[in-house]
Amino acid sequence: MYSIGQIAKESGISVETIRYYEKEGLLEKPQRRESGYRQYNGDAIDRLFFIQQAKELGFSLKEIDELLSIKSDTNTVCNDVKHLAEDKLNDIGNKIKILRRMEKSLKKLVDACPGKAPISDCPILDSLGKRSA
Amino acid sequence: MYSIGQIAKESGISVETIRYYEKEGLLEKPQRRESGYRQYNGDAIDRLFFIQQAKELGFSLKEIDELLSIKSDTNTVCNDVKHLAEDKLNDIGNKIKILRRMEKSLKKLVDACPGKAPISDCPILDSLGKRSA
DNA sequence: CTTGACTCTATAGTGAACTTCAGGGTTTAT
DNA sequence: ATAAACCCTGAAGTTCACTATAGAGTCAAG
Repeated sequence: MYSIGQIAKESGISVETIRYYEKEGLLEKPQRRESGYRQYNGDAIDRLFFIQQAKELGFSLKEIDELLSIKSDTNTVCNDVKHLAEDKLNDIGNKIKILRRMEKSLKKLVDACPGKAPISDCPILDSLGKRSA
Repeated sequence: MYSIGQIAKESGISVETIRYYEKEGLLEKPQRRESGYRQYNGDAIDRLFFIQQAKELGFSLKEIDELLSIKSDTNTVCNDVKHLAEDKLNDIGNKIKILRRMEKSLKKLVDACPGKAPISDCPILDSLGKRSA
């Protein structure tokens, strides 16, 4: 069992933010001691890591909540979950596609760069932001 | 040549947001007519598309500015640009990795789901948010 | 030549996601 | 048993990225 300070340290997310996530429903309400202190198990840390990563990928807290609820909602019928999961899978597939294009352009750029001389046109936009892409 | 309203329509980004991006330095200041009206060429639209996509991937406007400046900063020595690009390449690689793991978990879930019965444990967190992952 | 759509600047307001603060109780090490 | 470190709630404040508003000038069609 961990205190809020301990999972904060483990996960790299501040105590205040953890309480905020709880208030927003992303983290389920933990057990309390008689003193009122929160008590967590290891799952909370996993969840915090997940939230952190998903945020970095541009998911909003609301979307992350949806992603997480795919796991934990026992009352949902499988079909609903399946649709939701398929939607999210779509989102994710899109993000990967865009990142791949970015990666490709950047790689081309890095490879082409001699590394010493000044350059005037490192075309990261090429084959990337264009409407055709 | 396009008016601000036209590139707004083309790109799907509002006129106000475009002016905001200009103020923040993400979009270079366009030419003006005698009237003071902004005038853009097609490049601005590409840039707006790029910004839009990068935002969806969780890059902040500041990071997007850095990404874009990889192209357009003529005063930077190639080596600097190369390092910056390599850093960003790293970021992008990481994002792709995480998304792949998410995708895998979700796919497993969708495939396993019969589609009719209630389920109690759709483990999106598995092989994903765990510290081990 | 006027009316409606468009544009300008400057400033204020909004929502999401925190962060800080005030004022107080709890744990733990000495 | 007392100080340092930790935790509590509730509310206010901050930052980022817009979005809306006010008041005024410009352009295009009929």
